[in-house]
Amino acid sequence: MEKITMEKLVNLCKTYGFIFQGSEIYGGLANTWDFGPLGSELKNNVKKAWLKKFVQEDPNNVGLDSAILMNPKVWEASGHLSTFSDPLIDCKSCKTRHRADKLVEDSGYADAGAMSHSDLIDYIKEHNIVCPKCGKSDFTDIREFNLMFKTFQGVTEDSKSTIYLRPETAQGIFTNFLNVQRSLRLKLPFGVGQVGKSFRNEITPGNFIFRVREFEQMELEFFCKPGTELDWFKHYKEYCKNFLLSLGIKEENLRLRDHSKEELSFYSNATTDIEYKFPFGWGELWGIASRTDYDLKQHEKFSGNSMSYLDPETNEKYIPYVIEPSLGVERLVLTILCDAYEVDTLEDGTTREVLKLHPFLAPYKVAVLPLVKKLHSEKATQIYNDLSKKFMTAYDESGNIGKRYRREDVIGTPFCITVDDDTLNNQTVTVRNRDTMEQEVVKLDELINYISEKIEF
RNA sequence: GCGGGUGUAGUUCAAUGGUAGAACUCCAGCCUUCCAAGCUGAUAACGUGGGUCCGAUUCCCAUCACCCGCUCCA
Repeated sequence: MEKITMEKLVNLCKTYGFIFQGSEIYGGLANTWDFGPLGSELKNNVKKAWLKKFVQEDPNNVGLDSAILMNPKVWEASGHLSTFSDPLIDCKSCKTRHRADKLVEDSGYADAGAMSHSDLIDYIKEHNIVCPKCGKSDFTDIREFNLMFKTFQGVTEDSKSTIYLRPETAQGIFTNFLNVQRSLRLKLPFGVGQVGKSFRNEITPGNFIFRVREFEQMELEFFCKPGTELDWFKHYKEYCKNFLLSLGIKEENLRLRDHSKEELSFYSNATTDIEYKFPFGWGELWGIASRTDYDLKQHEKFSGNSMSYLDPETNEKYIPYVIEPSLGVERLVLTILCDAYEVDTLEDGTTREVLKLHPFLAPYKVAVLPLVKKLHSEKATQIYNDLSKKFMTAYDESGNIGKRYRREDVIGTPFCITVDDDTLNNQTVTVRNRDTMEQEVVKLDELINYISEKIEF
């Protein structure tokens, strides 16, 4: 077994049609990636798996698909307009970049986040704060770096108003809290999950699809009675981890990291990151945050609409607390690819590259391979036509059978069906298993059931 | 955005101030009855834009992209 490097993975993804660089023929556009035929299948399957576990099978939860463009007041309320931007400052002397609020905080002033830019500058000058790197105090002005993408809504120039591409899907859930609760007649506790695109103008994206500016999130906002939130927090920590394990992610590559008191956001009373050991080091995969009633309270304040819930059992009225497990689709895809990649050394000393993807996630569930093109293609095509009604099915008749097995291994196809003389005479096929490389004879009329069972999740 | 590095077929690498060679992959054909075999053939590249030069893939500049650090986050 051999560990994968990012370089190798990027290469594999390109070669086999998982992920291409965005706008490649024009020299690319930084940190944009296009999902190819196999990558888009994989990505869709990842989303399906999440929706299955977090919406379909979770009796408390329902789904949602809210708009990317929202009333700008949403971002005032959520705090993204003010705090989702970094006041950046450059050291003129050594050309390093710093966050002005961090410099002030590190000097011992507690609440730098609330200071205006001019206050920050004044504070830095008055207290003669120096550059942590070179020790000089010679800074540029603060430049605001808001992580939200701006655009304009409106037909004519003078009617244009600034709007933003959402930097998280969560706010669409919060703003619809009462709509969802009432229309589905939900009682607390309940959760609302959604999968959708978000946009962040990150200062430093990179590491392939680990951090990109356009990405998809799978977020659950779970609403519960104040006082019960830490139990639910614990529940979802376990639930999320088990989800990853059930997708086949190796436990030794996962760790849970609780945020320390200092690290916690001001609105959170508990946050845990599930981290994965990527080829470039441990990185955050899934943030699970207990957000108290901060978000709903903010929307109540800014919209003037009550966000409280009337508990039918106790007749209490309160704003629910929220547990938010938030996961990036691309990150999970990257995790899955890294974790699934293996180079096996076979008995004869040769090697094979194999993506040991969970069958539910694999782009192709099954490949149909006529053993000898001239003899078995016709029958194999029939079988392909039948199977492709049920599953994403591959067909390959070029080269020898061993080569075709290897080609399916490297793209993670869990089952290869070989069509031979026995298929013509006895209505059976040989099913070859990707992971064990073992073969099993299966009757043609049992084939669909056989595969269906094995790819369940 | 800053500092450092890199950019040649799909991939991995060569060579060259006179426009590029290979291996693997892929494709077509032959062969082949279960794990990358063999044979024949075909396609395929100097990131982009300027400059110097008789002539630039090669030298210079810019730009774009990628990689490694700083930083940030789902």
